[in-house]
Amino acid sequence: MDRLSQLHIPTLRNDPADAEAPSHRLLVRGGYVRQVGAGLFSFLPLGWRVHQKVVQIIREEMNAIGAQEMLAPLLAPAELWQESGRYDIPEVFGLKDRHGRDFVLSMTHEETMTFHARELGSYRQLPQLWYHFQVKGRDEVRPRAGLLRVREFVMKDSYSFDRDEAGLEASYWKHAGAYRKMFERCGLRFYECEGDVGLMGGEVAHEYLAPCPAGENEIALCENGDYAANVEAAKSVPSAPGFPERLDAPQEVATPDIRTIEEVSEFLSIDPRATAKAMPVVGPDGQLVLGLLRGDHRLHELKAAALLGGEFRPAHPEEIEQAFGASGGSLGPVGVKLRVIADEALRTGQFVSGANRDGFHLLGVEAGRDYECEFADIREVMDGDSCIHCGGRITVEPAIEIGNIFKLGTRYSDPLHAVYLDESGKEQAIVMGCYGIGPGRVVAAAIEQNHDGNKILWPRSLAPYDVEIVALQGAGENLLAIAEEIGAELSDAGLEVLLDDREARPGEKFADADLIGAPLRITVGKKTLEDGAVDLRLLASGEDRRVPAAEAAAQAAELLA
RNA sequence: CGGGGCGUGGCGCAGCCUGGUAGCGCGCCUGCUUUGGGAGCAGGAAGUCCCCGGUUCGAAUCCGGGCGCCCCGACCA
Repeated sequence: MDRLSQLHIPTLRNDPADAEAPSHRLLVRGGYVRQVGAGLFSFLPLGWRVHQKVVQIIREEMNAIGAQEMLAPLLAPAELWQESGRYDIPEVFGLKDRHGRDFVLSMTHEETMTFHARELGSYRQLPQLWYHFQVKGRDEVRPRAGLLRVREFVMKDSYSFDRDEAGLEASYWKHAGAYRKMFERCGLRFYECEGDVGLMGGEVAHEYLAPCPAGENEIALCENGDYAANVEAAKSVPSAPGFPERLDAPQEVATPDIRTIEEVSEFLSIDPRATAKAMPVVGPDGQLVLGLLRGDHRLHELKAAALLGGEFRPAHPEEIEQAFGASGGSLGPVGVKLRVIADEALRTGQFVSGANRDGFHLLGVEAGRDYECEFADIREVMDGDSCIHCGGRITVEPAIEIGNIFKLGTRYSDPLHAVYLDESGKEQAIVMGCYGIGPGRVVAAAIEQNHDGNKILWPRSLAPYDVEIVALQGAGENLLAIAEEIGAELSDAGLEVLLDDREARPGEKFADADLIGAPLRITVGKKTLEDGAVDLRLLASGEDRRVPAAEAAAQAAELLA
């Protein structure tokens, strides 16, 4: 049993000025964390208790799939990262020692773990599954939202070493299973989505996304629960436009001073979904390309970049004028001598597009008949689309990535030469996977998903304490002794108990209890003690149950069971 | 890196435009009263006004430069 009078839990009466996201606000107000610099946080004792609960859940599930816990150093010699080719990633924190030797603060530990995997010489020693909880350093472009995006954080990262793809497949899906269990145990609402391979490099990846308003990813969800994907990779069926009457050939109409899709659709009384917008861009090869999207859709930059073979930029007004003979608001695909990439949504139907003549648009423009193009998926999934599996309605929600799993293949074992000898004595590259989770993000996501403004409604598994006993001092008789007795009983029953034994006013104690968020609160005060009773309250429901003091511990245990 | 905002006791802020005594609320310390949702009275401690330079008799305030932090757009656990 911990006594609040002796702990360092610096709760704040006001919201800190620099915190906006609910998790950030509540973590600072509740005395869980303090910011040291941009993206740099200390976990104070209360916050560390919660963090360690997450860590322990992860540890148990990792051990359950046969993973071995170890610890690799945070610093790594630069050469190792030069060998893997990651040394030049801008997010890598580099530093020198006193002799001028270069090091990096590892942002993940593929290099170091692969270094150790070089000691695996034989197929007899495979597979292996190693993990550690270690600090990662990242020179983030922009830290934000408290714990959601920081420059230094603890990560559980594990690495699998297999002799072939089949082995990797098994290791990979073992992790997927373990991850689902962990996040369920942490009380999170989450989705396993196919993801982008990103910075780590590799083949296949899934990411675990927890919906929350402060999240910085977007997740597309089917209302029937059979589809969830990061918007970066999501596919969907667009909603159907209401087309006007079919025309045998495009028909030019004057649209004076009409430039945007909204203006066009309003001026012509036409469904914006029955319009096409032209987006001239300059690809990595310097060539002008015309991207064509349905009026209500947004260009998906990653998809487009992949198609164009790299970064692209919008064309400048002079380039547009030269190529189209018209300016931005009146462009269309008809008659242009450029590579035209049209989104799949434009494959069938007749659309309104710019006429390549300022102040005019064309009605009834049809792909194939009126212009030539290649079709591709270059649009972003949006609210109101339909699920590709069941046709259900798709919604797009913000979410935070709390974990991911990657099939690395030989991305690291090749350059770092981590090989083994197979049965025939032939040298083979070890096939690897890597798997990460940020406990700090799990903590933040749990709050984002479970709070009511002033209360943190911790899932039982993450709450820093199971029970908080609020002793309302007041008259100062043997009230504290009774509170301690109840606490001792609960402790003996295996519960984690916090006793607020401070000399403070009731309102202050209740407010702090809301922030500390123990699922069960027991109030011991003069008012009820006159009848020999105390109040039990489940924080989430807010209802008090008055019970005789002697039965408090038993009833509490029952309520929490 | 671009755009916007902020920097004054532990926390939240005013003062700055129009230079001259550093202020308010909360918190903290002492005493008395109070005690079921952030109390009352009395007394008290605590601030290089982000930093450097300039203007001035005099700078929190005006000018120049720098730094830090937050928020909005391209990356990730």
